[in-house]
Amino acid sequence: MEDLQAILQEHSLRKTAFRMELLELFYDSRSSLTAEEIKNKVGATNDKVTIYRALESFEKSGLIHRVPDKSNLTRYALCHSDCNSNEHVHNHAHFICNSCNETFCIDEIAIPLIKDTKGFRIKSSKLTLEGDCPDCLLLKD
Amino acid sequence: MEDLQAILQEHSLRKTAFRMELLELFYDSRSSLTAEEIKNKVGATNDKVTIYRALESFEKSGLIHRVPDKSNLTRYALCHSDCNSNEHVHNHAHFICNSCNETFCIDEIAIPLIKDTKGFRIKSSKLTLEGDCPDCLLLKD
DNA sequence: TCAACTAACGCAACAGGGTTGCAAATGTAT
DNA sequence: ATACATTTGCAACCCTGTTGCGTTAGTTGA
Repeated sequence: MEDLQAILQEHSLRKTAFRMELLELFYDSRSSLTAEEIKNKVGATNDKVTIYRALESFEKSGLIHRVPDKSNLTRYALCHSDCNSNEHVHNHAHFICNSCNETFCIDEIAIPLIKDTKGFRIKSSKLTLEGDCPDCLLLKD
Repeated sequence: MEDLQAILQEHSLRKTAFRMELLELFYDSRSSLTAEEIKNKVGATNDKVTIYRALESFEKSGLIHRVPDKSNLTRYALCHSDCNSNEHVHNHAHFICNSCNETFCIDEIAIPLIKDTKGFRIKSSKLTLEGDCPDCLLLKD
């Protein structure tokens, strides 16, 4: 169990009931969340604007990061590394499941270093994998 | 100069004036195109629905493929490999320029093979690079 | 503990990319 | 030339996400 209050405070965010619940959702989720998934899980008591703005704050403060999504939704997952309001540092791959359409952070897979080529100056790289996630593989048997 | 008519015919697409123009646009473009960019270049004579449907047909027939876009637009580029209506085969990286926001196919960079891990079965991989493209680098000096 | 300040919330209205249904126009095969 | 299938264009719509603004509720400091 995480100390949600302390985490919010460390990131200069106010400890409102909704933001506590939102942060807990992220800690409970093994993959990542979209605004709509959040809206369903918090029980429609909160306006979607509130959700979008909370996600924006969380991202800016280094609590969560954007992950790729199969259908171009904005999708977020917890940051595990030491991200803060100055910079996000992520070097892991993301995995999109073709069955459940969820996106997972794969910390074990580092993004390979790619050298500049043909006049392109590379500043950052993203590696996105697709296939079947463990849970969906089990269901297929 | 490509034989646009022959290409359309090979892919079982009708040789309409608009589709000829659209295909030519792709051959003339060094990067990739969004529906809006296409609409501007064809001179607003064609409805956006026509553009979206043509792009869908082109993609299904293996003429063009989706490439990542900085702001989640749907963006397409020509297929250089032998894609057809059965399958698309792409193994190149994509480069997004942080200045002009265009996306380029980088055929010289192959996507590294990533092994399955932690129960995830990987079927395909995407490698997306960001930075400055050659043209924008020149402008910065 | 209370006042004052500022962040967060909720409503309404809007923006933009993309889609659907349907009738009219245009290619294509015979 | 005819008949059929694909493509086009219009209108209306859907969905994700955003903006403005007045209200509510944490937080800070005396």
